[in-house]
Amino acid sequence: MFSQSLLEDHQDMSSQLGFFSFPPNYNNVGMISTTTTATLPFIGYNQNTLKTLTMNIPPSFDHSLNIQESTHDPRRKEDLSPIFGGPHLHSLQKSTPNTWAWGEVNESSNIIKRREFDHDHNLGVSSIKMKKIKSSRRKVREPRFCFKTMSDVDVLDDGYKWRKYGQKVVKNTQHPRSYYRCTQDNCRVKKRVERLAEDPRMVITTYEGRHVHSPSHDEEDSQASSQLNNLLW
DNA sequence: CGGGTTTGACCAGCGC
DNA sequence: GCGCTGGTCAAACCCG
Repeated sequence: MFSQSLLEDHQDMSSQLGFFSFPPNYNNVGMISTTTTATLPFIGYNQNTLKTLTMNIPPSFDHSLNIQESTHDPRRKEDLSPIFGGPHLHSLQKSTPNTWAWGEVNESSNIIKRREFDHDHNLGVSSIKMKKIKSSRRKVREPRFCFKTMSDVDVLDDGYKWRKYGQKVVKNTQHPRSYYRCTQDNCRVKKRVERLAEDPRMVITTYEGRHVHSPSHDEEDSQASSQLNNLLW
């Protein structure tokens, strides 16, 4: 679903990024629960590479997922508007009114690369700028996974235990962004939670990093979940 | 008292 | 160089 030029331009990149969306009948709270599991197809950068991301999803989830074309880099602050309020969101919402997500798998943890998307909406990221990766507090950028969920509660139960370490009001938004860290020792996974400015009913959750442990509760599901979560995180 | 949250300060990157 | 911004820190605070 990536544009051909994107694939050709970035054959050398080991990292991968794609969208996968959730059907209209799947909506909301506890999206990543431990009730059952489903496997989400994931389009990789290399044309012949088909990644599989695995998440735990409620039974009501319709597994017939639509892969959406990726057209932006959510890590760029400049792209936030296109993601959350621009024409792409509109198109996504038409087909998937409740939830969408983007995922990333970075198989080379020591290589920090960003990507340039090829599309018609002037949302591309300069490949030169992509090389200007900051090496401030976080030397290695961890894999990220982001999704949007319609929910009244900000923090969805994903089976892990989180400690809030910060909150920030982001520019041009009415709702603060919250920062969480996994409470498990030696686990450096973080997540950000914020509400969509254009639609406060929507919660944007961004996970960063890979858990080095199983979810902290739901023992009966932990065996299956841990195996699957290992694939994702 | 221990663990989690709040919140102002601080820091580094980026754009101008 | 400076100001803006996002991300993080850490002391104070809260709560069971």
